[in-house]
Amino acid sequence: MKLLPQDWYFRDVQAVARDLVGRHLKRGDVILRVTEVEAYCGPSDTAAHTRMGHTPRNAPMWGEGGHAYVYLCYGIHNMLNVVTGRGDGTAVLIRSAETVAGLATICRRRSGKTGPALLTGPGKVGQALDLSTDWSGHALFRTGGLQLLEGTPARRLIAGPRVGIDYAEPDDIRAHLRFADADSESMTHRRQFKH
DNA sequence: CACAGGATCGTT
DNA sequence: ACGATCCTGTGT
Repeated sequence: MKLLPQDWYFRDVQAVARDLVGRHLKRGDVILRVTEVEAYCGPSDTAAHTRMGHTPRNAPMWGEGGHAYVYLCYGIHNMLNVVTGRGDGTAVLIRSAETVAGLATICRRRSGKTGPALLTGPGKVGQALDLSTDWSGHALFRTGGLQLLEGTPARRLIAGPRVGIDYAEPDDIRAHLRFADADSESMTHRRQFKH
């Protein structure tokens, strides 16, 4: 399976977000197919971490596309984002996935859990890939560690509002910047999506 | 240095 | 509905 080249990420965050659904994340024997994502559109997006400008944590979001941005949420969950563009503070959050390979490893990392909700949620994806904030800034377009591969893009997408951003401005809360594979079962808050 | 709050999850 | 769990960003 082919790696996506770095210039694949050098596009508008929303275009990359839509194109990211169906792609594969590979680390060791584990391969996940991305089924749900959210676009965070830079400093003017009051839901984005870059809304406050440059900080040590969000530094990877201000760098070149193709790198991971991993941060700790609620002191527990390691959230994986894919940085897009070329230094414009944009990134795509990986929210849900399907198992392609490495089910036994994933199951072990997820405390023995399995079933349809195995990878529905950004914290679960981070756990399945055994990520920590040490991975923030990692290049996804090179062999080794964590990689983003061509995978099998979605035939149809559905879109809806982003989750867990009540602190943002109303227009940003309402914006349809969450995208999922319409033909997948693996997603969060299914009823908030529209066709 | 202290504080408030968070792009969540699993259980109650 | 709630607690876990800790780092981040802000203010003093």
